[in-house]
Amino acid sequence: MDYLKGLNDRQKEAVLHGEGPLLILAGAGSGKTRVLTHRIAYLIEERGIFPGNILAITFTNKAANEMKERVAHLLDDNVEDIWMGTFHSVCVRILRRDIDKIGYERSFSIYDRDDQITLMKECIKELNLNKDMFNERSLLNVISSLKDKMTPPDSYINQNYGDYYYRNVGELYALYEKKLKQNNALDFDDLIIKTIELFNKSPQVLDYYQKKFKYIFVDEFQDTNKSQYELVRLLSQWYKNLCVVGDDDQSIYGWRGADITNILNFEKDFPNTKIIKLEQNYRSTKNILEVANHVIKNNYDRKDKRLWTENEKGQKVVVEGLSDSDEEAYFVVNKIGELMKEGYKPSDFAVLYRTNAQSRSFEEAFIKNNIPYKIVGGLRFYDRKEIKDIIAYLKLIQNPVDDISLKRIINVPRRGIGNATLEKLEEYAREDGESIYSVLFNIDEIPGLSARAKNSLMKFMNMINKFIAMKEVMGVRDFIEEVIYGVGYIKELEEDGSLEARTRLDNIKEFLSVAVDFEMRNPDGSLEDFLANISLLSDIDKTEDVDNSVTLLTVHSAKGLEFPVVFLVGMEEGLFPISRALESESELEEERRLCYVAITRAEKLLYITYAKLRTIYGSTNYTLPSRFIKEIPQDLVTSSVNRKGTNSGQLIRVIDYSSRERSGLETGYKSSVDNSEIKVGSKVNHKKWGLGTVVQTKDRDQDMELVIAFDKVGLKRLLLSIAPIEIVKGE
DNA sequence: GCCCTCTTGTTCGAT
DNA sequence: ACAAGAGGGC
Repeated sequence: MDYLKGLNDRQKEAVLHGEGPLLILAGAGSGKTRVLTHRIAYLIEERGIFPGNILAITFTNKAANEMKERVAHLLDDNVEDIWMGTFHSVCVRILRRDIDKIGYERSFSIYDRDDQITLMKECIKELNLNKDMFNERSLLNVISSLKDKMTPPDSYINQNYGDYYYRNVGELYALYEKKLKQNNALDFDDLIIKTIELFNKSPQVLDYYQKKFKYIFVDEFQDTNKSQYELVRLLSQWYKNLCVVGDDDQSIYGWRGADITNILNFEKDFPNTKIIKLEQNYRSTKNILEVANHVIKNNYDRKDKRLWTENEKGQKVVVEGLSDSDEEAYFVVNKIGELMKEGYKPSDFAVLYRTNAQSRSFEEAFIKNNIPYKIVGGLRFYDRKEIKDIIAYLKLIQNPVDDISLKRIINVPRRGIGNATLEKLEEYAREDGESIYSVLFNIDEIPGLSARAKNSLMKFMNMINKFIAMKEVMGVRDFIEEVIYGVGYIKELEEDGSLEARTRLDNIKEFLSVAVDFEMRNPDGSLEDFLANISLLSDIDKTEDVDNSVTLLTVHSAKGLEFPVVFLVGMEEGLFPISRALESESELEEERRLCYVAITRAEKLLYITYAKLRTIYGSTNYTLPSRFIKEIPQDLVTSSVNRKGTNSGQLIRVIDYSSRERSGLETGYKSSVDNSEIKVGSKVNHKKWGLGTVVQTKDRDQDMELVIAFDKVGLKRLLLSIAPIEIVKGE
């Protein structure tokens, strides 16, 4: 096996590097994944390293899986023993084994953002603080960064003793931590920090992992925070074979503690670091790369470098000003239509935006024109109420002291345990320092409960007990099914019978198939593993691999990905760069890096668009084109409607992608419904929106405009000729 | 204990 | 624009 075939000299050097710390400064598209996979394969095959002695930390689980596959492909060897995953999943794996050494149960729960908010609300209430003054979200952000810097609550309180607000932030932090512990729960930050704590408190455990991981790799190193850095520093202390890969120009997670000095100071912490720079880009055309270089060079705070490529010059980057977000969406749809005629397929395209809210107009335009698409992030399957409810049941069964989960579902479906009853339980539990579940065992000692409430509580407790016993002997999927039927969730939804209830049932079925999937991949997986697995998925991981569809995603989510054709949309001052960043030079530089990441996702074609009218929060405002557009030299860009030599948004003619042009777009779909068949009252089934009833029709040239009341999404106006609908024959 | 209406914040990005 | 949560009435 030749691991060096097709690699350039720098890449070869990285692959063949022997022992000791290695810092690879890898520009966008410079083939770093290739280097990583080849190096891992080389270590295993040529240097006789056991796969189990390698740890590779990636940014998403998807990246980990892909890397694993690629290594397996190079080796024809079993690579299952390589530890590959995100910081969080690796830490869970370590903690599940030994967290009891720092005073937690191994059945600990992982709290996501929603759980954290619920918990913080309790804290605010318990300290009798004004909830208008103390906002959960911002508190959690402050606390998260304190935890990342490993500042404990008491020292923070001492530092801020004179300040009412910050002292109380410290008190809330202390209480929040206490409650997490009581619930035997860890938040995302804890997964890292508690692993470090475990290593510090138990030298044997640290020693085991230090000697196990002879080679450690960290990808996207520019986006690691302080505690993650500390973690890999500890792990690599023995062998010092730490290889990190990163690019300071692509650091885009400063707001969640990513610390660029981790890269810049790496050499100081690891003496004798070998540094290799990968500056040849294999991804993009010369034009696209030039555009990227011109934008990023406006950043002051960066290591000087300049990516180059041997790729063809390619077409100029198109910059397009549209009148509003709908026109912007239709511009993209039309371009996709044109390019598909030239042979591009839907999966070649990505639409990148700054904020998730921008996805909507694109989604609508894609549906109307029957272009298959998938959205990364946004409306999330796992955020649906019914899914969260079921997960809460499972979390409670796995970890009965998890009060947050218990409170979520103790009365779902309704079983006559209301707030008043719950408060009495909580009160009693708090006095005893016990969990709610555990005080149910002493139900007769709890004051003020009615006989009816007691009865319901007993039933609830017995049910949970039964599940706790069953979980030991059942497979994950069967067990989940048992739970959702057993708790009466399905029954309630079936009796409801509304379309909403049916959708919820569908989602639950979908959840079961997630469990089936999990079981296939992890035949020995426990409920704990399953729950940890789903709570640590990134948006990218959660996005279904729908074949051949356009990808819609934020620039943040697009990190590490590449597409032949990229539409970078919403390039307006105040949106990208986002308004909050305008006042701070460092935040503005992060926005610029984000823009650089966006541009460098493109392989062949790049379209940059902005809308002159933008609606945010329901109010519409005039906008100015993003300063990043102005940083691109004129000779690298073009516009399909722009008159030559204009660079200000004012002079760009607005083209009217009015209904005629929109409906004339050929994307392959022809409505199967005839004019004569459809009338007010007709029941129809829409490809995306499901069942609906026609409530209005209006003739339009040779077409017909329909207003349809959809059961799921409400009123929609669409054109018969292009709407993907079919008539549902009467019952 | 449950349901309805009104208010509020949400959307910068995410494990 | 819209959903979620609070608060009041039954």
